[in-house]
Amino acid sequence: MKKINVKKGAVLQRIGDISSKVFLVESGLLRSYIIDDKGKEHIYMFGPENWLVADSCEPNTPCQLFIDALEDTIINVATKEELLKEGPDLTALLKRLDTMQNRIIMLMSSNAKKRYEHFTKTYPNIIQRVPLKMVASYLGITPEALSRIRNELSKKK
Amino acid sequence: MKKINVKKGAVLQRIGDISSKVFLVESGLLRSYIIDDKGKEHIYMFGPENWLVADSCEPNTPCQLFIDALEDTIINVATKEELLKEGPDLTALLKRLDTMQNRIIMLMSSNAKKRYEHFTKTYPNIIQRVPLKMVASYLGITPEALSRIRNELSKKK
DNA sequence: AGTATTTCTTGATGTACATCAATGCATAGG
DNA sequence: CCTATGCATTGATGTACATCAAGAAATACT
Repeated sequence: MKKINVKKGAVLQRIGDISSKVFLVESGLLRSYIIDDKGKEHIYMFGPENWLVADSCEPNTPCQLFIDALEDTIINVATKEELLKEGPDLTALLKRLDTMQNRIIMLMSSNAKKRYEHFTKTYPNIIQRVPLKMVASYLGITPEALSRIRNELSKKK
Repeated sequence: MKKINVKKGAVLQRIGDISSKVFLVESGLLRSYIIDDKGKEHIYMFGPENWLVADSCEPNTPCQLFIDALEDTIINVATKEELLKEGPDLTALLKRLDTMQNRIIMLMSSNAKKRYEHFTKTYPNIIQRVPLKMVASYLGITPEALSRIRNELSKKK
C-alpha cells in the first residue's frame, strides 16, 4: 500500500490497462467511468473518502474502466496481487457487492426520477461536489433530462 | 455446506428474509429476482451449474431478492457466517464482481438489441432453458420488445 | 478584470421502448 | 382427450427519455 497525492484531473487508469490496481481513497474524490461506442461517458462509480475504487476485471485481463480524480485526492494504492496476499478486507468486499446489487436493481426497476431521488438520499454529499451532468451520467440519463426532473421536484414543494 | 435437492418451482428465499444464505448450484438452474412497486418481476441473475446465487445484502439486514428454482436443482447451502469462517472463495468473489460490473456497464451503455446479443453470447445455454419472457426480464425489457428484436435479427440473415 | 469555456436550462422534435389488446400455439393437468 | 393456462407474436398507441439547438449563468484562465 503506497500513499500518493493526485491533482484534480489526474488519470489513474485507462481502458485497456492490464495493471489493474486498487485505490483506497483517503480524502478527495475519484470517479470510474466508461466511454461507449458513441463516445459518450457513463460514470460507473464515484469514490469519495473511504471508498475503494477499482476495476473488477479479472487479474491479467484488460480494464474496462477509466479512473480519474475529480478533486485533489489522497489515495492508497495497491495491486490486486498484494491485496490477495495480505488477505483482503472481506467487509469491504461484501459492502461493495451490496452497493453493486443496489445499483443493478435501481437501473432495472426504477425510472429516472426515482433513481435521482435514491441517489440524493444515498450520496447526499456527492451531489454538492460534482457538476450535475456527472450525476446525470451516473444515473444513466442526459443532463437535460436531469434538469427537468429537478425542476419538477422543486416545483412540487 | 449442506447438500439439498429442490424441485422446480421451489422458493429458497423471499424478500425480507434475514437468514441470507448462499447457494452453490451443482446442477439445475436457480434464479434471483425482485418485484418492483408495480408488481413487475425483474430477474437479477440466473444461476446455472457452478454458479453462486445469493443476496448480497449485508449480514443481518433483510434480503431484497427472491430466489427460486427454474429446474429441479441440486445445491450446496451455507450461511454467510459459515463461509466467512471457512475463508471464502476469493476467486469466485472476484468473478462475481466482474459479472456484476459487466451487467451495470451493459445496462448503462447499450440498447436492448446489444444487450440481447451480449446475453446470447455470454449465456448461450441459458436461453434454451428458460422462457423468453424471463430473458426479457433479465435484459430489462418486455417480452414484446424482445420478440421484435429477435424477429429483426433473424430477418437480417 | 475580461474573455473563454464549461455548465445549466428551456423548447422543439425524434425514437426506443412500454403498454394494451387480440390471436395462435404449446404445454400441463384432470 | 379436452380444456385451461402460460407463452410468443403482431399491431396500434402511448410515453419517458434522447437529441438538437440556443441562450443564460457560472467557472476557469491569462
